[in-house]
Amino acid sequence: MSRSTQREDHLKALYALGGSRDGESDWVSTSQMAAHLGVKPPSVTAMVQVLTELGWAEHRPYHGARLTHAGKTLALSLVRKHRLWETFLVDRLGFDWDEVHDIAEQLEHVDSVALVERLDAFLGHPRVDPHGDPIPKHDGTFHPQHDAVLLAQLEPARSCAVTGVRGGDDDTLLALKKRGIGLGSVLTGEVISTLPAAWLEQLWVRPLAPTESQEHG
Amino acid sequence: MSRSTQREDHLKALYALGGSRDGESDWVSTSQMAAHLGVKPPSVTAMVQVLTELGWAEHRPYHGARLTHAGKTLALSLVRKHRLWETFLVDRLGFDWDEVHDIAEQLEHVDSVALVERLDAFLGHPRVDPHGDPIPKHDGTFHPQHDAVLLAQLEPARSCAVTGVRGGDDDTLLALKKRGIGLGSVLTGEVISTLPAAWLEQLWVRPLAPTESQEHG
DNA sequence: TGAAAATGTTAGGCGCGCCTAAACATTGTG
DNA sequence: CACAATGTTTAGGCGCGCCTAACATTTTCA
Repeated sequence: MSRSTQREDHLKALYALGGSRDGESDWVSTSQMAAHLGVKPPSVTAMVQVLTELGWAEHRPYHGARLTHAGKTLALSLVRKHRLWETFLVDRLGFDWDEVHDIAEQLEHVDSVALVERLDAFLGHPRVDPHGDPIPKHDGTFHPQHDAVLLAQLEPARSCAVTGVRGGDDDTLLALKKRGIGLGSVLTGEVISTLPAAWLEQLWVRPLAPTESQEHG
Repeated sequence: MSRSTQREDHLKALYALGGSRDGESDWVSTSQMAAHLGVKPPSVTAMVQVLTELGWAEHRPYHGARLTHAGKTLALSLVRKHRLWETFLVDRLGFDWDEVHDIAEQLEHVDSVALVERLDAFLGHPRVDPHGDPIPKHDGTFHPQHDAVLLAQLEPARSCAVTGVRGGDDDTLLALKKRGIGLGSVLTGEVISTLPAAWLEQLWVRPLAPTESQEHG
């Protein structure tokens, strides 16, 4: 990996764990980051100090770290790359959506602005990746999201179409695939009641009008 | 960079500098490799010893290193990846042929067999990359070359790239090497007129379009 | 042929990212 | 308010790939 791959991974962890909302990022503990990245806390502390010196994060010892504005911008550009590559892998190369994360993880560290922009154009400027997660625009903003809600928030017995998977680790994705559930899959009230409860907080869905019954998988 | 990127780069250097012909690879000095890779000779010595332990190269101290059969197979898989990515960048993303080398250099280290094979299929199993260099097949062999001609059959003053040596006895190969001529070397009309006449019937070359001037990867 | 020049390897050190162990701060409880 | 439980940082060390400097071998040519 290029010397800065680790920095990028820590930046992404900081974003993933605390930087989602519109305003400021949340403080994230080094332990959380360590668990997320598969390293030990002291390693994170050291790296967070590097990020701080670069102006990408701030660190309150014993309390946590969070992204600066500059750091968030960088993190978003990484998310953008990751999701564009995932889109390429699924839409163009025909991978299943549970196979692409590790590959995209590697591809996202390729350093070339021109490459990202050309890839984006080649894919037709997609707004969401194959998991339904929104793809940040070049300027770090998102396209407005429509009417998706978490499955848990759906009114009982209402049918819906799957629009995304929050978190989306490969195990969950594989389990979904085994049930025949993918982007656009229609879930009826009956089907929903048979799903693992954990999924209620993970699946983004779009409520369907009663007439919109037949769709694809 | 992933822990093995450096190994791969040294392997590629070994292939690029000495491993071109069908039979055995040539011995390559550590200084040559160092210059090629932009590092100092002692670093190459150390890495060559690692490659030797892995069974990918053999090292005769003070004389040089060369690829084993296994090492050559690996090197060819790297060349394959590199050229497939270059093809993608030029044919699908619309890059110019001189912009893609550095990007492909990064992409080729992405580790996924499935990715390479799907990319190959997506591109329609191309036989040559945008520079006209042949793309090794999955098994490490090349498609038979079509447009190669003997140097003697080349139209006067036309530039060409060397694609092979007929006969290829050691004396001739050594003489070629001393002139800096190897597989892929570009010969201009001027240079050709200085070569021994005997070589005109020995060198297989691929005519180049007038714009193709520089060496490539 | 044999000394000087050129080339290659070994020795020792450095930065980076990671680790474990130990010291330290913060939080919650008696 | 002291102290235990928990979580975080500092200290010190390791492997890897790179460097420079010193040493060894090969090549050149007087």
